[in-house]
Amino acid sequence: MNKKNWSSSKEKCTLQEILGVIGGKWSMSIIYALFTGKKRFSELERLVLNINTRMLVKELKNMEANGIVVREVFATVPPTVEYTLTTKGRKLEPIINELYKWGVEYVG
Amino acid sequence: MNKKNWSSSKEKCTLQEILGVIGGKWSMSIIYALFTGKKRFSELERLVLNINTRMLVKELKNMEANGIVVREVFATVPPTVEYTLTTKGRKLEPIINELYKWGVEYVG
DNA sequence: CAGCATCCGTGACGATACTG
DNA sequence: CAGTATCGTCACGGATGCTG
Repeated sequence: MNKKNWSSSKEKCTLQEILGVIGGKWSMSIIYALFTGKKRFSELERLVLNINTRMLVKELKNMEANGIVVREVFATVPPTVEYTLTTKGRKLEPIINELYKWGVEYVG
Repeated sequence: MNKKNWSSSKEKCTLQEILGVIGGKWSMSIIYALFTGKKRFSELERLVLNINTRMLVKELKNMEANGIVVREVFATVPPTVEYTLTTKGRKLEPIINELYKWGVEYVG
């Protein structure tokens, strides 16, 4: 997942490592969309503007592997899959909201 | 500027746009290093682990263009250049600190 | 509906050598 | 010291089409 073998001996968590988890181009947007509750795959695809299927799948897998979202499959026809934030993921809510506010004020 | 007129300045400020400003691989690490005060180019190169000259220059230019850092040149021999956070940049301090705390608790 | 497979271009990134 | 210049690589990301 990561290009470099950072902390084989280090214990400290670097910003680089953190960004490896939520620093992807679409991660925060997906998390942001999930703040309002669980979402189906197609809903996320619609809510996260300009993302495409491949990227959404990729990011969701990455986030699931990192314990930020939970994936629930329902054996319906047609199939239903729902994504929810974990506690770990929900703790990002104030941070992302603050970042967003910063952006609204300073970026435009 | 308040939240009230954030629709008048520009219609949409997306997370994507915000991340275009501070979402670079090294941006946050550089900002983080600048929290403790102004730094010379070589200091940043040393403080931001694993960054190289080209990337540091690139990110600093981007951040300067976005009003996050200020670049000061001193006509000394050898030349001295110092970088400082603007108000806009310093407002990121609590956000990045929170993100860092989140990472320490959840990423490792 | 959900999401995998495939092709493919762009550009991000790194290493290094060089300059005022 | 503080950058430029140059080159090469590869991962990211976009656009499909296909399947259970």
